[in-house]
Amino acid sequence: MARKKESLKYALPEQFHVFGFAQDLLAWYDSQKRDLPWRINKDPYRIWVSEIMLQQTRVETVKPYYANFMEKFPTVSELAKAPEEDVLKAWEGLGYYSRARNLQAAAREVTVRYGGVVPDTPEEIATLKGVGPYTAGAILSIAYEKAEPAVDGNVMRVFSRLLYLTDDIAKPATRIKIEHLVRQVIPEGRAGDFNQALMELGAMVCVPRTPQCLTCPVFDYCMARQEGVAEELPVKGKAKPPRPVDLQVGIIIRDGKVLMNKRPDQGLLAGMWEFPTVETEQESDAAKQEALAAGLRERFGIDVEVMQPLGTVQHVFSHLQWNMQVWSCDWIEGEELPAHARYAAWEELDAYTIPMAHQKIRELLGQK
DNA sequence: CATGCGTGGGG
DNA sequence: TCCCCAAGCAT
Repeated sequence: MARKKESLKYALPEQFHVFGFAQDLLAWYDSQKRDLPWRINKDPYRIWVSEIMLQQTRVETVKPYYANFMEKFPTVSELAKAPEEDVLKAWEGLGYYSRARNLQAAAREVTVRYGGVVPDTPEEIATLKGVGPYTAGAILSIAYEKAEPAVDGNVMRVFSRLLYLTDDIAKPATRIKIEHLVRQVIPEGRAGDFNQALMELGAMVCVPRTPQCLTCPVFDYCMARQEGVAEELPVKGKAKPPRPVDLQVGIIIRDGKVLMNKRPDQGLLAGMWEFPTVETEQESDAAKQEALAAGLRERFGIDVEVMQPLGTVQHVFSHLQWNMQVWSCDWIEGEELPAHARYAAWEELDAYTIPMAHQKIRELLGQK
């Protein structure tokens, strides 16, 4: 295979044996690949949904969600015409909920603009919401056999070790560089399997902590292994610790129903239902109670008396640490609720899309 | 380019 | 327990 010309900045090492590497990796993949539900065929929609779900999410976590999602929304058309809340409900517990909204928005776009057919060019597919460089390359290569790189965290780790790259993989520029390198190695006619083989290797052999170099199918090509530094790679900058936030949560029962609030459709946990919550800065319990009552009055137009504490719940996001204190509140007055709030029966709560932070509150209340 | 955006599993 | 991590994207 003729090695494509790339700028010097992205050149492969002279001694790197491109053809042998691809051949050995593919042979291993052909015999060792896992049977995964999104590998049963090359339906672009099936591939697409799987790639969105797999963003920052483990295979074992995705499996049950994928089965349920494909049953409920088996085609682009079915997804496009579904109520958004049904899609969000199917995503409940998976995290990164903008993925679900973007996926449906993109399905509607595919329906109206592309006649229901997932586009097969880099330019077109990149315009779809939620489809970035990785996902575009994954769909184009796996579903359409286009020779595009699909560089995720696995591939960055594998290439960092393979070529002894010390670039920080947390930086966007590193992904660009590795895309250029991968592009020079994709074999003719097997782009999809090759990209998946790189990821499979990263998931099964070239794992983060303790790479299994002794059983690696491309042991002979790996520069980090030759230098004995596989475990030191890749280089990755540390993330900032989550910022602590104090929240007061009000449990307000009226006529046997509990007050629930729908979060704004942008930002954290967009569009999801929660128990009414007020962020506080105060130190004392008395001040927190007062702040909760004031917040409920302002945001829901109700007056309550904050009664006793029911317990505390902590939930940690990638960037936030929620420290929630839960209070039972007695309704006093206030009839008209804003559009984003309503009273719901306990038995109805399963029909609402509720994030894990507030599912933990349900558990706390259930114990009482 | 840095930050916001979830959740659960494993060493 | 703690910390890292997992088939990233939007802004």
